[in-house]
Amino acid sequence: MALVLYNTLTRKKEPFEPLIKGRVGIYVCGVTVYDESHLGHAKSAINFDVIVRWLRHRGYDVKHVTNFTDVDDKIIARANELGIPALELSQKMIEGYHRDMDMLRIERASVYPKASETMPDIIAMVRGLVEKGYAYESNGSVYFSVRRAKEYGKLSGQKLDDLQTGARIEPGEDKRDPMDFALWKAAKPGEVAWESPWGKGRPGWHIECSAMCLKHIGKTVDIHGGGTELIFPHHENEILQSEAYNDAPFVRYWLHNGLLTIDEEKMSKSLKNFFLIRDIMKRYRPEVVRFYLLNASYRQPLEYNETSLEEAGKALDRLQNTYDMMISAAKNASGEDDAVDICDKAWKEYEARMDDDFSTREAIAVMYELSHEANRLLSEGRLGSRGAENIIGVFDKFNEVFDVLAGERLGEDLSGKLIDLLLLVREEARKRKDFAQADVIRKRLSELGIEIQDTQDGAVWKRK
RNA sequence: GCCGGGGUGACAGAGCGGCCAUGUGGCGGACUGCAGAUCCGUAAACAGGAGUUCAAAUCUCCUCCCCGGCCCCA
Repeated sequence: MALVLYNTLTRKKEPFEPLIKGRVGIYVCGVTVYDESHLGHAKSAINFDVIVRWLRHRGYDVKHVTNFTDVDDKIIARANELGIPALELSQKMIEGYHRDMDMLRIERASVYPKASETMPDIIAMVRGLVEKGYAYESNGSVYFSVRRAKEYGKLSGQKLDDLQTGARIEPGEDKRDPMDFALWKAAKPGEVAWESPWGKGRPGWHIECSAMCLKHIGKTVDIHGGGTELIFPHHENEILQSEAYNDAPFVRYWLHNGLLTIDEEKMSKSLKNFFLIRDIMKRYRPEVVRFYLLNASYRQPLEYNETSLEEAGKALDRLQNTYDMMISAAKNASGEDDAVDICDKAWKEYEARMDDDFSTREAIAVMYELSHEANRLLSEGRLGSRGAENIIGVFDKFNEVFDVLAGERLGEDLSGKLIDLLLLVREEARKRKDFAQADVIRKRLSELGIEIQDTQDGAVWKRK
């Protein structure tokens, strides 16, 4: 079964074939680092984290590039408020971003280019576009001439003439067409700026991504990702620049993640309806946050409300509980069933769901089913230790991509053996109906972070 | 207005032509010294209207409603 993914460019699912067999170059639009990251940023990062992990699972050699926009109006404005240099602010925010995303177990990208460190490439591209006649200089700024582009709107479906009504030219700008956009912006006094053939200035919004794609991946990238709000105009304009400059198709597959919403409105700074990752993490484990954000199609908006994280936590506990039970059962289960059939079925189904445009929600549903069947085998006393091992194997493979289960094998060291011994003592107490003794052992272990559960096959324990 | 994406049970969310989604919650059982977990069973939905079809949440058309984008900026 081949990997199929939904391409925003064609508005349909297509079999995935990278430009070079076995290798994938993926570029995901990152954040503008003027403030701390909120849960909406986490959704995007986790969606693409799982996509990259799945591509690797499928055997691809993946180069993942995510940028930091560390120079822009908002950063400059915020830095001025705080009275610090713009690049100092953005560097601080980048550190915060990594701190948040590391906590969420998001694998680091292969490279995190910054706009401020990509200047030679950006300037070269702008100059090239001017030389080829796609762009023009005006009062120290450089604009891309949309009327010169071969095709306009192939990603977003927008027609240039329909857009004319809204656009206008700001005083001081010198665009030839209202829809033209800045490749290079002349510096205003006091702003952070770089030398260029057009005088001091800084890059326009869209150009850094085009330059970074070329520098770190090549003329054509296999996958370009970002939030749906970036489709227009940002990604549209990237296409214009890159294809004009490179004379090559820019992107093979465009992937866009749906936004996180609250009361059906997107989570954003400007609406003040956001939750910082840092604050969420004070109340919920990172695994729960990951699990919650993967409980939907990456492409659709996801509605956040007060109870959704609670529910995700309970649902995840269900899988975790089965996993813990299986680890225990692998040591002492006494049945015959090796569970090979249900494991094979589950894993095949799981892979098929993931291959179908990374349907994480359905893949999770497969895991619930496996969990269900495993629990039944166990409760009916039919599961063998071999079977428990097989089920653990599927959970482990699942977890390599989702990374939501606490996976450490417990009980192999001395403290684990001592706990087993205490359970034995407790079991003796229970047999002679000394429940006070039994409950004390359970309570004291609980205080030490060890949770006991009595089952048909005896007690099992796990770290809380 | 234009370009996209949507409207599914109490909530969150799959499915996109015929079969149980799933999870949380509800209800009824089982197990149990108590906890917890688990198991068995059960109720509950496809915005509205027309059409296509033997058969439609699923396809077509119309209506209503919601979200994202359409100056700058992510």
